[in-house]
Amino acid sequence: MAANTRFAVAIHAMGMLAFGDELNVTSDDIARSVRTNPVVVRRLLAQLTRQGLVMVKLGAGGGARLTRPPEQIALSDIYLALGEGPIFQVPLLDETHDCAVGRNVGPVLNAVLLRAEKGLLAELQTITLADVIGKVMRRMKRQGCARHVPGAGKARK
Amino acid sequence: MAANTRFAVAIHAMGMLAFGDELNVTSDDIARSVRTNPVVVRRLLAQLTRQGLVMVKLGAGGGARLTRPPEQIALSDIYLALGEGPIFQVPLLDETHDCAVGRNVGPVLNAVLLRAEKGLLAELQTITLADVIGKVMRRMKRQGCARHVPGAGKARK
DNA sequence: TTCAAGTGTAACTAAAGTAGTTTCATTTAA
DNA sequence: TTAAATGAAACTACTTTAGTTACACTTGAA
Repeated sequence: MAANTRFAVAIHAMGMLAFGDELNVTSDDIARSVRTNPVVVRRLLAQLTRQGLVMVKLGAGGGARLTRPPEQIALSDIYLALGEGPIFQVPLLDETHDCAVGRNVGPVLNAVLLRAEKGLLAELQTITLADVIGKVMRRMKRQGCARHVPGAGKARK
Repeated sequence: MAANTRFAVAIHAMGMLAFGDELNVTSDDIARSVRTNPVVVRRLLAQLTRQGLVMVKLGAGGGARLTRPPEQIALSDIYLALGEGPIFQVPLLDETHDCAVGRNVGPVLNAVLLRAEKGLLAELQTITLADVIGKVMRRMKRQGCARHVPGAGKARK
C-alpha cells in the first residue's frame, strides 16, 4: 500500500481522541484500531500536535487528546495540519520557454489547479469531526449495535 | 519527480491540440513543449483517445486532434478520462473489526472523502479548455507578447 | 514500391512517497 | 525503581510516476 491513507487515518485517530474525551488515548490503542503500527500513528499525531489540534502527554499514563471539542474541528483543519503538498503539480515549464505561449501556460495551470483544490478544501470545511462521529453513531444504530464502551474499557492486553 | 503531473500535462497537451485545430499535432511536438518524452505524451493521449476526447491518425503526417471544440471540454472531462484513482484512500478496516465503532468507521470515511473529491470535481466542471486557453492568451497580451504562429510553423528540426 | 514519419506498446530503470518495523533515548506515574 | 508512554532516527518494502529504449505497425509521398 503506497496509497494516501494518511488523511483517513488521521480522521480516524482524531475520532478516537474525541471518544476518549478527558482520557489520554495511546498511539497503541489507535494503531490497533486502524490495524497499523504505533509509530505510524505517532508520526501523524506529532504533526497534528504541532498544528495545535492535539495535545500529548508523555510518560506512563500518557497519550493524546483533543485541544478543542470535535464540533470546532473541521476536516479541513485536519487536512491542512498534515501539510500535504498540492494534489496536482505542474512540471515547471521554464520562463525561458522558446514559445511565448509556453511561457504562460505554467502559471495559468497552477492557478487553475489551485482553484480546484480549493473546491475540495471548501467541501472539507463544511464537515466537522463531530459530524463524522455522528454519522458513525447513526450508522451503528441503524445496524443494531452491541457493546463497546467509548472511552471506558480501553482494553489493555 | 514522482509527483502527479499527469493532469497538468494532459491539459497542456489538449490545449496544444486546440491550437492545432484541423492540423494533426504529433506527440513529439507536445513532448518538446512540455519538456518530456514523446512516449509519456502518447500514453496520456492514448487514454484521452479511449475516452473519446481525442482522435489520432497513424502514420506519416499523423498526430492527434480534438474530437470537439474546446468550449465543450470541461477540465473534469479530462480529469475523469485519465482514470486516476481516488485521491484519498481508507485503509480497509475489516468488517470483522472487534469494535462495533470500528466496523462503521470505514464506510463513513469513504463516503466523506468521496464527497470531498466531488467538491474538487465540481470546481473542474466549471472550467473549460477554452477558458484555460483564454487565460493564457490574456496573460500573454498583458505581458506584451511576440511571435508564435499557433498551428502553422510546426518547426521541424 | 520504398522510405520516412508517425503511433502503439512492452520492457526496463530511476526517483519519490507511504507504510511498516526496529531500536533507543527520554519522560512520567505509581 | 520500574513499567508505560512518547519522540525520533534508521532502515526496508512497495507503489506510482517519469523517463528511456526498442520495435512492430500504419500511412503518405517521392
